[in-house]
Amino acid sequence: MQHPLETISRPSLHTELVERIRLLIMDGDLPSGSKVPEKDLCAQFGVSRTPMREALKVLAVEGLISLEPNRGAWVSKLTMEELEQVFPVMGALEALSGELACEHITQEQFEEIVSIHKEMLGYYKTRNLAEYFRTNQLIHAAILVAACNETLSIQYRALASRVRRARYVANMSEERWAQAVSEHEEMIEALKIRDGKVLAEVLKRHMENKFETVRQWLLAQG
Amino acid sequence: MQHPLETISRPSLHTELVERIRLLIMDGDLPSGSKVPEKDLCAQFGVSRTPMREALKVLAVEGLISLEPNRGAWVSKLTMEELEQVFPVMGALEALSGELACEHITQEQFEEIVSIHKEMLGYYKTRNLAEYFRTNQLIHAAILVAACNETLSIQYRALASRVRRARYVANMSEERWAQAVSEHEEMIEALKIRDGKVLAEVLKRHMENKFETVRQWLLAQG
DNA sequence: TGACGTAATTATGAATTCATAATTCAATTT
DNA sequence: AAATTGAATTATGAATTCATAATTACGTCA
Repeated sequence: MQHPLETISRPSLHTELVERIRLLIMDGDLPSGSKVPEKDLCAQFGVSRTPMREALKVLAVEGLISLEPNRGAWVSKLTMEELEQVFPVMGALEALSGELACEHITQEQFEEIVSIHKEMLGYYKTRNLAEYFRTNQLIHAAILVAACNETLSIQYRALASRVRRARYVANMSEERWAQAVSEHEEMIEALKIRDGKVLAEVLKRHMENKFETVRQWLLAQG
Repeated sequence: MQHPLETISRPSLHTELVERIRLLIMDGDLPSGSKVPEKDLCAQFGVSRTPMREALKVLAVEGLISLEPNRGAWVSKLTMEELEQVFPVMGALEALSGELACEHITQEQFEEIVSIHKEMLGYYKTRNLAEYFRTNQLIHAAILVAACNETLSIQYRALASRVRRARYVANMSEERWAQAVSEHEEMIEALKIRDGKVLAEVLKRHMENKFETVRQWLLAQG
């Protein structure tokens, strides 16, 4: 056999649908609080109602939508109460990811994170918010990978998808941005000496500050 | 209207099925690692495959079963790796529940917990393991309720259901049992003075010790 | 004009049907 | 006797169908 074996991936329809609908919600194409137009989505994706409804059930478990018996599916609202519930849990999970990462991270993984960190600093200097956000996400994702805990990753991602939209739209003040960058410096320092306690504390604080930013934004909205 | 308003609960079939199958798995009627007999379950519960498959999708998101495309559903195995992944996450969530509980708990809730705690001590004295476990669970559940965070509750329960079986079957040594009771005393003390940091620390340690018990049991199994 | 009640329409929950993939098992070959 | 092939069986994924619940539209009456 010439080519290396690739695992044949043939995901079922509903798996694909979960991904696609998640994106629709995160991108705001399905606004929070709106009804999920089951029939339209079926037509749009060219599938029948069976896999669509399976996908909606999955998204409901993740909390991205809520199902009302006999009344259909609704995109979960990003309310203040929602954020106040989700952020502390994300903070706890992120703190744990820091602890575990310090235990399990390899030197290559560390250097990769440092590299992304430096790239991110560049985007901060040029005030390139989009690229800053992207690299920022990459760092947190890399820490999660280094933590080496699939259960943690799954739980975290499910929560993150619920608030990602808010995290992006909420513009940071100049001070807040400087603070966030400074917190990232602290992370790298803690990670360098594999100090799990400190990294956990920084990540938790980082999340709390992010929450405060989003909170202010949400207050300004409604 | 004479009677107080009760929310009319008419859960859909798949919701009911999720509960029932969860119990089957937790009670060991569906052993870990075994195939989930979709057809038999349909016959047993008198439903068609549609709601059954929806229920299986939900359970897969929770991690209680895993779905292999075109090959059906399997009860997730309780391996050492699995436990090593789940327990730290549960520990982090339980710690958070302690912190939040200290912020939000009412005096009535606190007194209720103290009352269950005293009942549990009685079962410890008479070495009534079953009732000890039951009241123990009640205390942790009460703390979770006092934490006042639905997201946290949902996440915690999903994980707890995955390891509950192991937690029950793993018999505690006499020393371990004494230690667990002592940790519970610490919890009450911390809760009394609403010291979130301490309660979080105790709960995390409590979980780590529980993990060690289960770990020893699993090693002894083979 | 507005509130109420009824009919028509639409959407949802669940069963059934159908196509296809996976597994089993017997027959054949080495 | 073991391994391999291929047909038969079984299970799964998805579409369709059907019954019922919810919503909307309409007409009636105050």
